[in-house]
Amino acid sequence: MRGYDKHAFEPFAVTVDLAVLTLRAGALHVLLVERGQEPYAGRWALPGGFLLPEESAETAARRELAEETGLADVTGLHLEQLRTYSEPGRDPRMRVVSVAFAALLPNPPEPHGGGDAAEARWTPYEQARHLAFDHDRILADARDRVGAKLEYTCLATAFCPAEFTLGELQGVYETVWGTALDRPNFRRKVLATPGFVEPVPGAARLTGGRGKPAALYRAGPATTLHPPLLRIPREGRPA
Amino acid sequence: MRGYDKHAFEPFAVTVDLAVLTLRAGALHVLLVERGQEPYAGRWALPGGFLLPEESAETAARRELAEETGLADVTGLHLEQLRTYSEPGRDPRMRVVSVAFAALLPNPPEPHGGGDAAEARWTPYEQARHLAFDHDRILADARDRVGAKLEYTCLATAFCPAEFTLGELQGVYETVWGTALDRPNFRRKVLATPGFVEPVPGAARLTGGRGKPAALYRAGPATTLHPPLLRIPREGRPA
DNA sequence: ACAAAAGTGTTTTGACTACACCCATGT
DNA sequence: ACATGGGTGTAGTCAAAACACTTTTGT
Repeated sequence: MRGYDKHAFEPFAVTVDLAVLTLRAGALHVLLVERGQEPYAGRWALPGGFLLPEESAETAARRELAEETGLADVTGLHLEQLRTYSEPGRDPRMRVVSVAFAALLPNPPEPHGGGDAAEARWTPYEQARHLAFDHDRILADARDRVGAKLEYTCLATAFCPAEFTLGELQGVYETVWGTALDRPNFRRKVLATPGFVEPVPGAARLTGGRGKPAALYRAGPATTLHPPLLRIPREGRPA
Repeated sequence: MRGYDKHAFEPFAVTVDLAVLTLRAGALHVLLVERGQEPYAGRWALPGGFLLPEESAETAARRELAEETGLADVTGLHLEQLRTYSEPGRDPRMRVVSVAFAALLPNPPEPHGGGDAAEARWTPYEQARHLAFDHDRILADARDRVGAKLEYTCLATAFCPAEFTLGELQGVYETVWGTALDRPNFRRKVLATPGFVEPVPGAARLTGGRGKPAALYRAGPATTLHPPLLRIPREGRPA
């Protein structure tokens, strides 16, 4: 099978799709584009598009994000491969295999449509329904994955700007998980994990709202959390 | 980009590659095939091959496993998508995007070569080096993923036959992690996790070696472990 | 009798929970 | 003054680590 004429088979198209997540006003938002062409013209979809002959899926993902939404050279963009969707029939035109990514972004800039996308917009996660193709499923998988990875990795800092307060970091967990966390315990846990965050030598944040100014932290070199920061075990189902 | 002539671009080939892992004689083994054709003829590689026009990656993975190694209708085969490798140049002939899977198998049957594979063989993990293509990396990624998933999922039972003893289950952890676990604590932990294992009503296994006969258990309905069964945090590095 | 593997019990340690409390700032 | 968010202290609880011990088999 490996020694094989490159045109002997029906060609596959390979695409990337991106579930770009961010936090705005304390709610999880996802970046959607309005499709300008058939199929699904006028419907909302995840940004994405075809791989070019000389690029990897990761490269294509960054390029498509820039083309379709104007988010180029975004600092702090965390890209993570989710999985590949390959079921026949997931695109009505032809056989398309899509490598899906979850992307996390702090401080979301305003996107603008471009390329095939008539428009690009941050949408609250709960309102992102009835997307084109199988993008509802991809988005749900992305959210599950991100929620799970908060437990045992340092991924949460990818939602925060370069310098952040522990309150902001806690807000990431609370927003993504939809649960409240005890502040004293959270800060002890985070500070006790070597390499999770490290204090910024400069001064504390001054204003921004009421209350005592908070100390600023940067993301540390660690990537995994040992021991993990666990959500409350889900009640009522067999684990 | 989406409204697009299917022949406008250089076609991509899409393949699957499988890192099939099992335990034999207390050591982690991986299923390798000897390549019969160029490139890399005579070199060992992970089993895999091209997607057919009407099958998903999961379907193709099972088909290729049967074709190249004779492992068809294997009971208890656990297939799990790892990630997709898409770097240009990873196949010297043409552009190949490969969806990699990790597969776990209990009671490994003897494989036999077939299809493109001159031979198929179980190989100790440590000796599986210098594989064709980027299969060294895929194999390492599979091992990392499986090791990590033992911590917070019930995946370990996928290495065990339908009915197994807690000693065998503990051996899975010890072999994959390369650490010793305390038997009393391990059994308490497993039995305290609802749905991880459930006792088999029948009698205890009689012989098999010296020592007291062990009770038999089946895999339960649970898929995740809350709280997780943690490896000792790696010393000497910042988490 | 002894080795080997299964299974039970117990003490100690340490982490997480759930609070109460103080601090610094804006209005 | 007081509300708001940052930060510290502490007692109770519960799970896991460590290890001693009993049980049941094969040789």
